[in-house]
Amino acid sequence: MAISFEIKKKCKNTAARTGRIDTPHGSINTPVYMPVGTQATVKAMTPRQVEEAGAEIVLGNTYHLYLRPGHETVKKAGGLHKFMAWDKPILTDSGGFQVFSLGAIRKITERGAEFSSHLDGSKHMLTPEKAMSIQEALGADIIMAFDECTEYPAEYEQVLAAMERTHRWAQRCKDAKSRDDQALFGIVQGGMFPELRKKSAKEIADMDFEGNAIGGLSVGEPKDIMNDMLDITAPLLPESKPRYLMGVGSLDYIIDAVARGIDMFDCVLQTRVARNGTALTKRGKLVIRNAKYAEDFTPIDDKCTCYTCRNFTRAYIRHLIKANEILASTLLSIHNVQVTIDFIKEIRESIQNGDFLEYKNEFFANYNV
RNA sequence: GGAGGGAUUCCCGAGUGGCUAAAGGGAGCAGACUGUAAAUCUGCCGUCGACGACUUCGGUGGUUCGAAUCCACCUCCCUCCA
Repeated sequence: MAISFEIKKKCKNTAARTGRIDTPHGSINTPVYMPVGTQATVKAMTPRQVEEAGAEIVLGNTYHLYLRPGHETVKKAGGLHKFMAWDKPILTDSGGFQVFSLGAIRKITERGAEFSSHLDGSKHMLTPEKAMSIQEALGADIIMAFDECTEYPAEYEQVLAAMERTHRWAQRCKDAKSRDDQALFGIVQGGMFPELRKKSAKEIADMDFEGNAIGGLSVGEPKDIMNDMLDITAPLLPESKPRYLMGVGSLDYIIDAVARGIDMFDCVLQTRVARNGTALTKRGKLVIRNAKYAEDFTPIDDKCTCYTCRNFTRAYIRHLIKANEILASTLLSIHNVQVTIDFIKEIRESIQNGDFLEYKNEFFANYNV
């Protein structure tokens, strides 16, 4: 086994739990938020800043790194950790999400997905086997099965077909995997259909991956539906292995999912909205770009201990945004990543202390969507 | 003193008789963003009691059914010649 997962404390009132994942590059405390560094960089942040924000693990992406600079180049560099100067754990996504997000320029067959590169239009075939070999070349601690993420809304037949293909591809990923110092996670699909979600969760669980992910959620469906899907899916995934909700999310989504037994999260929201002038806080979002902050000489959040909040005001950050200065992206990214990590740390502490439910209720009492 | 050219909505800048409240860009304002084709995208951007009305294109007067667009004079700016 490439990783080990230990549950430390379980909530009495919900399915929430705390734990620790040990990987070849160190330990991760769960629940965990993983900043996304698609192209071997968490956009606008240095690895030092990512680390100082409290990140214990970051993501990379198979599709993007395969196209540029090329996984062989990363391998020659000594692997992704060394290449990007991040010696803590890394998880790479398989390219399954690009099957979804690049829907218009890709074609799916049983063999795999054929993409027209978004960079130069050239054609590339990503198969489960290829996704495994790329991820083995990149050398992340946790790698993901190549899945087919379906859009919302979608017809039952279409979701069923994608789900079944995802299961077949999951097995092929397992069969193709050759390195034993990387943990492979399977991915549950099934759209918003309870029966398909159940079926998918059971089948993926039965394949005995080292961890299990739930994909295909937070793709535009109402939050209630997503939570319903989690209620159905999470309990069917083995308790003894990490559960990873892919692509989520905002603070309110995270805490709801933790209550349903999710241990791992990743999301681009933090760094993306940062680059678009928005700060996340435990009380809701602040569009620092807005005129009302022009002469607001207070920190984004006076309780936040991040580098940005310790040193800069809303007015200054707004000025940087308006002046199109790159530091705006950096300062807001630092804050958004840390606020999410600090939040999830508080969640861990509340679970540990046995008052998670109270913490959750208090959070929602103060949170403005 | 003479000869040309020009003044357009916050800025730059199209527009030379009706399809023009006036292209486009910038600035400004707001919204979106959830396994990153994103430092992106979308909307608003003369005024108002606003699916309609009213006032605008240096100023004044005129031609015309109708003018930012044509004419006269005036004001200011630029270039060239003395």
